[in-house]
Amino acid sequence: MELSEQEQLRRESLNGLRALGIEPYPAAAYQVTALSDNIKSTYQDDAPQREVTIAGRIMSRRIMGKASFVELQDSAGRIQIYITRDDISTDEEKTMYNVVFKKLLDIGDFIGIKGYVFRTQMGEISVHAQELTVLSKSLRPLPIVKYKDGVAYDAFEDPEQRYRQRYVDLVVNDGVRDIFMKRTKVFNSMRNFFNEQGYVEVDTPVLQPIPGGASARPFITHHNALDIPLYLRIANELYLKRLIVGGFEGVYEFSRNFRNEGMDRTHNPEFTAMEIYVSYKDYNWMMDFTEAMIEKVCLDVNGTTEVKVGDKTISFQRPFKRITMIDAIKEHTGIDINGMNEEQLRDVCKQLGIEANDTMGKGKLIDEIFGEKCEGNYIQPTFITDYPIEMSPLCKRHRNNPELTERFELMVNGKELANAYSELNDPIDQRARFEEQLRLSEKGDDEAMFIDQDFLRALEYGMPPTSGMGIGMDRLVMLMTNQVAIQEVLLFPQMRPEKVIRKDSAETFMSVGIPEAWVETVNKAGFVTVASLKEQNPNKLHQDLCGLNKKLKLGLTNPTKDDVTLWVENANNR
RNA sequence: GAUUCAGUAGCUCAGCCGGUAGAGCACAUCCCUUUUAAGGAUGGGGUCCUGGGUUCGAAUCCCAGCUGAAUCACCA
Repeated sequence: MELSEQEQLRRESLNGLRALGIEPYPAAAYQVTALSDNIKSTYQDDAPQREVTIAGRIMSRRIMGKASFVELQDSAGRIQIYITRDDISTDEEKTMYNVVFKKLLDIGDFIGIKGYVFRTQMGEISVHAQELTVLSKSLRPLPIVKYKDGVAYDAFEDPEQRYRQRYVDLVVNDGVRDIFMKRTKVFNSMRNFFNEQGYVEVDTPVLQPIPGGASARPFITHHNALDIPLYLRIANELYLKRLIVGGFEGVYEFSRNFRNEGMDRTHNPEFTAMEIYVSYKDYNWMMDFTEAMIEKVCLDVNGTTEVKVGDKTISFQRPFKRITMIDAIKEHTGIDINGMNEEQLRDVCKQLGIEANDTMGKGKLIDEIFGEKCEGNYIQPTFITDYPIEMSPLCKRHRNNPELTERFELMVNGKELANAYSELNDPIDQRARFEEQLRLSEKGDDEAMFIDQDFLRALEYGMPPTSGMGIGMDRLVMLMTNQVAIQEVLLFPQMRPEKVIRKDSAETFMSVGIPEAWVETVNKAGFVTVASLKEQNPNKLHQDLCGLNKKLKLGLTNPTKDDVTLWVENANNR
C-alpha cells in the first residue's frame, strides 16, 4: 500500500503518541457532559462559570505560540476550544502542549476536552481547556472545507467521492447530516401518526418465492438448503393483505424493496416504500387519511406546510386537489377517452405523437397518455383517481363504472408520490385479473404480475373491505429536503463497485530475481503483479526501469538487460 | 442503452494554440498566550484516470477503455 506523505506522517505521530505512553485508541469510556450547540445556546455572560467535558473531532487548528484555538466538531455542531500551554501541561517540558497537541495531533483526530465555558475577546463562546485526552487518531487527512457566512470554501463536492465515502461527506459537508436527520423525522412522524390510530407495524418477508404486489423486474437469488429460487421483494402488498385476512384491522410496514431496473437520479435498485392497509375503509377515506398524514409529516419536519422544491413552492396544506384520470386527460389533451377501445386508444396515441407498440394493452396505453401529457403538470399535490381496470390488477372495480377501478395516485411536483386502492377482495375477480396479467406476460410484457396461488387462497377465506396505500419514502424525503437526486437522501446509494487492485508482495517479486530495492520501482512502472510481467519485452522494460531510476533520482544501480530478461523469463515460468 | 461533459498534489481548481507541472487550503520547519474561511516566513509533495497512436518531444492532439455527472431513452 502506497502511503502519501501526510499519511506516513500521521502514522509516525501515532507511534510518537505510543512512545510517550499515550494510547491513541484508548478503551475506556469517556464521560461527555455537554454538546457543542447546547453550550453555545445556553451560555450567559453573567452566569457562574460552567465546567464541561466534551468530545469530538478536531476540524481546524490555529496555533499562536503558547496558545491555540481548535474547532471541535461533535454530533451537534462545532465549538471553539481555547488551549494554552500551561493549562494542559503539567510537566516541566510542557509535553502535552508542545509535543502531543502541536506535533502529534492532526485535523480529524478525536479528542476529549475538560474545561470551562467563556467568551473570547472576539466574542465567540468557547471552552477553555484544562485537560486534553486523545480519544482516537485519524490516519487519513480529511478534505479541508472552510465556511464563512454559510459559504463553503474548497467544498468536498465530487458526487462520486461523496457517495462512496459518505462518512467523509458527513464529517466535512455542512447540511448533509441535516438531510438524514430530516429523513428520520419523516419516518418517525409517519410512524407516530399510524400508531396513534392504533395501526400495527409489522415485518413481512424480504425473500419471497413469488415476487408480487407490483410490476417490476425482481432480483433473483437462490436458497441452497431448499434448492429453490427466491426473489427479493418488489413490494410487500400481498403479505400485508394476508394479515388483513388474518384479522388485523390496520397494518403497515416500511418496506425496503428491490427492483432490478435502471439507476438514475430518481431510481436506486433498493428503495423504501411504506404501505398501510386498513379494513372497512375505501379509497375516499384513504385520500382524507393520506392528505392528513402528509400535512402532519411536513409540519413535523419543516415546521410549516410549505416546502421549496427547486424554484417552486409546494403547499401540503389540506385539502389536496382531486381529479379523475379521464378528466385529467381531457384537461390536458382535449380528448375524451371515456369508453374507447384499444384500437381507438392506439389512434389517440398516434395523434398525440406517443409511441405505442403491440404489447401494450388498453391500460398501458392510457397510462402512457397520462404519463406523457398530464403527469408533469401536477406540481401541487393532486389526487388522480379512477384508473382503468387493466392497469390495476389488485384494485377493486369502481362502484359506478366497471371499466375503472377505485384507485388514486398522489402526484406532487409532476411525479407519483403515493398510490392507493380500495383493495380487490373478490377472490374470483382477483384470479381473473391475474390470468389477464399472465396473458399480457405471454404477449411480451415482462412486467406483468405472477400468479400467487397462496394469496388467492387467502382471499378465498375472505378479506374484509380494505383500503391500502403505498408511498415512496425516498421521494417524500426528497420533497421535504429540497433534493433532486435520490442519492442525496440515501446514506449509501448504489454505486458501481470500486476496482480492487490486486498487488503482489515484495517477496513474490523477489522470487523471480528482482532485487528488493527495485520492487517499488517495478511497481511504479505499472507492474503490481508478477503475472503482469509475463510477455513483456525485456528491452522496453529495461529502458523504462532505468528511465524511472534517473527521472525519480533513486540512485539505484541499474540492472543489466540480461537481468531483466531473466526476470521476465522467471515470471513466464511461474 | 445513446449523446455530451469531466478525471492534474490529501481537497478545490488553473495549465490544454505540444517544449522541465502551477495556485489556494492542507502538510513540514521556524516565530508568536484571545485567533476565526486565511497570523508571518520558508519548504516538501504529482502514475497529469488507464492503454495504444501521432511526434524528436504529449497533461495538452487522435483512438479505445475505466469511473462519474448531465440530458434523453427504458422502467414505477
